[in-house]
This record gives sequence, structure tokens and C-alpha cells, in this order.
Amino acid sequence: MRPDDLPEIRHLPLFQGMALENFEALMEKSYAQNFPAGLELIRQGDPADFLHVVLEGSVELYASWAGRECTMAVVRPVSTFILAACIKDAPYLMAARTLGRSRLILVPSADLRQIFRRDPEFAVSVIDELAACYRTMVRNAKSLKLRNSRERVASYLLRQSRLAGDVASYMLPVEKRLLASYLGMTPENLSRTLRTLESAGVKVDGMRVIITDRAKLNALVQPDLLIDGPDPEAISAGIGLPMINAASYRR
Amino acid sequence: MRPDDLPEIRHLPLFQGMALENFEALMEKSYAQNFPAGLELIRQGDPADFLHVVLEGSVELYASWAGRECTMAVVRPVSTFILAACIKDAPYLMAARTLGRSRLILVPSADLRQIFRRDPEFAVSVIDELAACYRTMVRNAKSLKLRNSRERVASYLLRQSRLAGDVASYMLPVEKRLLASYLGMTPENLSRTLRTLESAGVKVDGMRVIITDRAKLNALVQPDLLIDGPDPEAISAGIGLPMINAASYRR
DNA sequence: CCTCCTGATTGATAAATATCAATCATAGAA
DNA sequence: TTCTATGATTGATATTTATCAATCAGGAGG
Repeated sequence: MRPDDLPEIRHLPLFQGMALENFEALMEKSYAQNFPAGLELIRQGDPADFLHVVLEGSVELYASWAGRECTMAVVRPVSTFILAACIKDAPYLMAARTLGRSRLILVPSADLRQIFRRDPEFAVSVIDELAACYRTMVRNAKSLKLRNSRERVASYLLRQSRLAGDVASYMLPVEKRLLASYLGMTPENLSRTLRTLESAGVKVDGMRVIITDRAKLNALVQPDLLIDGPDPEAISAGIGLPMINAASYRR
Repeated sequence: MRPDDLPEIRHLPLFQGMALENFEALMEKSYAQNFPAGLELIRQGDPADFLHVVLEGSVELYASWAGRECTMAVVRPVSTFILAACIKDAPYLMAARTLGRSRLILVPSADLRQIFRRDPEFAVSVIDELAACYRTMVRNAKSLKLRNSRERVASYLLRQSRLAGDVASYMLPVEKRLLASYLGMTPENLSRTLRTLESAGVKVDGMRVIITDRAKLNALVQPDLLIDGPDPEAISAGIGLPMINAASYRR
């Protein structure tokens, strides 16, 4: 592990409250590692031996069944993922693979489980993190069940704009085919949907998104606090598709 | 609150580990109440003032947006719901209404938050519960994204049979229109789908489900541990549609 | 610079799902 | 019991979404 990794991890909401002594003990047992792009880090169903922390790069969480596959989330620095499986000592429900070259820290889940039983502050942080993850997942399910694909696309584009500071233009943080899978649709359908949204106040040219008529887009999306946020709790949850600016994840 | 309510609540995984003293203090601040059928207990967006515990009857958790509505879960005795909102002191993401006459206990979330900071055993229970809720939600989202409606119906029917002890016949625990909403489809579509499933090894006559060819149904469903369980962790989570036999929730 | 590869787009079509309207069935109320 | 209201079912149709096939576009590597 590099010396400058530690402060960054310590800064994570999950780790900043715990006793320094416990933090150091935990990091003692952990190790950092670099991975190439496209590497499968975790397979569905594997035992949850390590909590993962993304320091650099990005990681896709995905699920598969009967030969089908779908993207559940993308995790960007600095966030953790699959905390729940580690806590319960249960098999991972999702698989994970690097999207680009990535640097991760692996924290043995056995040590993790020991420490939150001894360190009440850490327990509180775990509670906060899990509650945030849960609520993010509920928002997600609501979006899937209450909105059709066009509405999901439109709300995604508008939300990303808000997360970047209500900018009128920004770059998509992921490939379109991944975005399509995350939104629960096919790439072809996303492509066509983006075209029809041009008359609804947003234009996508390659990776660039341009909000051409925010009022109109707003009227279509009907953004909902209880689906789209603002969602301060999810920022530390490492769930959902990343924001444009990784820095805003830090706080 | 009735005297015989307390042991039952104390028996819940969430409350059985905590110091008796803290449990009693918490119950001191709580109160039980009876509600008629169809009463809206919680509205989306309301501040999370109370953790709810279902003692008798059943409660539907649902979500709405843009005039649409969908069922997210049904909670049966004895389980809690909306723990995450209480923990985070954040607005409820889902609404709740009684399905039949119901008896609930309302635990003030302010007291709840105070106590898990002082009682490490309770904190651990909260962690377990939240992790279970999260994982249940992930399974749910996987089912929605990876399966079509026919597959969701078939897997639901097979899973209920397993939960009731691999019985060949059982009664649906909820109305079909609610089941349809839970599974993310229209009642009409559920009706038609049930008809087509008769050739796939399961027959539904009114509320009665009869597995006529388990092997065939299994082949269609391809039950997956990581979607359908067995899911010991969800039993205490009060998420998902109820099992046939409420008693099996207790442990 | 070109070539190749992957992802994006487009069009044509098929399949899945929803909607609308009309019964049908049933349980509870009078 | 009969009436009534609600949920379930069915058929016809419309809409949404996926699939298949064929380009198209742009970046990485030679």
C-alpha cells in the first residue's frame, strides 16, 4: 500500500469516524492492488472475503442470469462497494469488473466484522452507509417500475446536469451501451430515444450532452426528490452511475 | 400498549440483542395502535418520525410518481419497516397503507437513533437488518432487469411454494392486482400470463396455486440462489411479498 | 497515414406489454 | 336472499421495447 493512500481512505465517511487505532489495524490487514481494464474482480456468488475500495479508475457492478447481463452501478473513487455482503458474510449478489486501469484496496471482511462490533463509531458509520445504499436501491427500483425508458433517460440526463452544478452541457461519464444497460434498455433503444428527446429540451452529440431547453425538459421529467434526489446520502454509497466530477464525491 | 405485545417485539431480530434496559426505555416512548383496513399510514416524503412494527394485519409499501403507483412490498407480522429512513432522519421514500385491520407499534425514530449510538449490540442488529434489506432490494432489482414478466411470475410462484415447504399447492397471500403491481406488470397481463403458464407446470385457480409439474416449472424458472434465495437474511427484513405462513417469519 | 475494431446508429420487423372496453365472478352489504 | 361494488378475466388494439441486420464513425495501434 502506498503511504498517500491511507489519508484518502481515512477520509471516507465509512472510515473517518472510527478510532485511529482500529483504522490502522484494519489497514494493516488490507492491501492495495492495481488492475488492468476489463478485469473481473468479483464473480456473483463468490464468498465476500473483501470489502473493496476504489482509489483510482472505475468499477462496474453487474448482474447476470440465464445468459443475460445488466449493469447495476458504476463505482468511482473514492468509494467502497459490496459492504452488505461483507457484513453478512454472504455471497456477493453482483459481479464486479474494472472499466479502466484501476487501483483498489481490499479490506478483509473478517476483520471488518470484528471491528464494527468493538468500535461503536464505526458501527454508526456502517449503519449510515448501509441505510444510504438501501435508499439508493429503493430510488432505483422506483424509477424502473414507475417510469418508461424515455422518462428514465430524460431524468438521468437532467440529474447528471444537476449533479454537475446545473450546467447546460457536460460529458457522459460512461459509454452509451453501459448507460443503456444501467437504465434497463437496449443500446438501440437508447439511441432512438435520445433522438426523440431533442424535441424535449436535450441534445446528445457523441458523449456531449446539451440541455437546450431546461424548462421543457423539467416538465417532461417531473423530477422527484424521492426518486432523483438531491440525494446527499448516496454520495458516499458508491451506488448509481457516477457524477461528472469525481471530486464532488469526496464530501 | 398491551402487555403481551412486548415479548413479541423483544423477539424480533432487531430488538432481541439490545440491553433490556434500553429496550424498555424505547418501548416506554412507543405506543401501539389499531388501524382499519385501507388506511394510509405513511405518505411518501413525510419526515420519518416513527419506526413501524406490524403486530397484526398487513401493510403495503408502495411508491407513486406522476399519477402512477406501484407496490414495492407487503409487510406481515412480526416485522418492522422503513428502518432506513428513521436511521437517516430522512423523508420516507415509500408510502404505507394497511391492507386489512392492523395493529402496529410506532417507535419514535429520535429515540431509536439515540439508542443505537449507546448500545453496540443494538447497532449490530441494525446493521444486520439494513444489510438484509439492501440485499433484498438488490435481488428485486435483478429480477426486474434480468427477467421478463412471464419469468417473474413463474419464479414468484415457485418461490412461494418453496417458502411454504415445497408444497404442491398453496393460496396466494395477496390479491392478484397487488401481485401484478409488485411484479411490475398490469393485472390483465398477469391474468393472461397465468393462463400461458398452465402448460409450464403451474396452474392458478382463483387464489389457489397448484404446481402440476415441478420439474418443468423449474426448467423454465431456472431458480437462482442470488435472486430467489433461499434468503434467510430477508426473513427479518419485512421486504418482499409475504410468505404463506406468517409463523415462519419469527425465526 | 491507413486499418481494424468496437461501439453507435438506423431501418425493418417481431415480440412484449399496456390500454381500453366489455363482461364475469364473487364477496360483502342491505 | 338480492344487490352492489370490486376485482378478475377476455378480446381487440395500440404502444413500447427488443431483435436482427446493415452501415457508420471514431479512436488505438500499426
